[in-house]
Amino acid sequence: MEFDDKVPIYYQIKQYIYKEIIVNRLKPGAKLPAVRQLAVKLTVNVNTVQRALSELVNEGILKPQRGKGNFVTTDISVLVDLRRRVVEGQLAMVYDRLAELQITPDEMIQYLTNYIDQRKEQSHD
Amino acid sequence: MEFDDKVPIYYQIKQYIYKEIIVNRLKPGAKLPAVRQLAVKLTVNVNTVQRALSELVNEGILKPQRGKGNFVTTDISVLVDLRRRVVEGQLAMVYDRLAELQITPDEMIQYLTNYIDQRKEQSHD
DNA sequence: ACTAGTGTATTAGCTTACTGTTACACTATA
DNA sequence: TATAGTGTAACAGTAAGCTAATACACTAGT
Repeated sequence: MEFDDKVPIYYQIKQYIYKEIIVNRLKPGAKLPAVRQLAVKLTVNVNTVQRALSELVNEGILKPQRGKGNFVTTDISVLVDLRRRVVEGQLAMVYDRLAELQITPDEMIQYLTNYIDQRKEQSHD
Repeated sequence: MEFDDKVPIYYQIKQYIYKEIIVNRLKPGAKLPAVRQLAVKLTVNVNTVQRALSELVNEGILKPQRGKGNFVTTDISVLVDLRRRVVEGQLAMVYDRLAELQITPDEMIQYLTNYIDQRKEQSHD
């Protein structure tokens, strides 16, 4: 996994796990890989993984069991809320940044549509 | 100005100046505030401002003149390119992140449209 | 009981970003 | 020539993130 050195690794790991849960590769109640395994897989230190996980625990997304492992919560409402939170966060970010550039909502839709068309053409190679 | 502590301040200052140029509050050939003034205005150290500016100089966006000040380039093509680069960067970011969440291009447009409608309603208070 | 696998905590570096300070180089103006 | 305003550079100190290593606590299987 590649990290952006402009933002803390533990934070990017957090986002990564968000993603794995949202796309259901980590299902409710599922056991995460051991922290030491994760550290190897992500080529970071155990403490860095631990920091990310502890924040996820505080958010109620992970339920750790001493001696057993970390498990995704089975509280569906928490997970549904997570998805909404993350998606809306992304939308808010573009909206705000493009608005700062004095781009109107209508133009945003237009730009995104065009951009998607470009990507479609590029993938037709 | 408020900074996000997840990303370096000098980097955010860079983005800020990008924005000021793109929305034409800093016009081609215009003189920037003195580094010491900027430092006060942004409540950061002179060196931090300097680091941001030096990168902008390397990108050909600013033209410093010793003893006089920093000036926005008059090379319009550089500025046009800057705008394209920044806008497309934002579009690429949302696209990629939403795609990672297995959201289709059509859904992206739909979501963004809905989000914009929400914002309109909220501003009608 | 023992052992292996797990989460958790602590400590000691290292590096980078930021601050604070001082100094130097150049320009314009009085 | 003196002074104020500018960019630029260098230094020391602080804080945060990351690494490395060790130790402890708990669980499950042998």
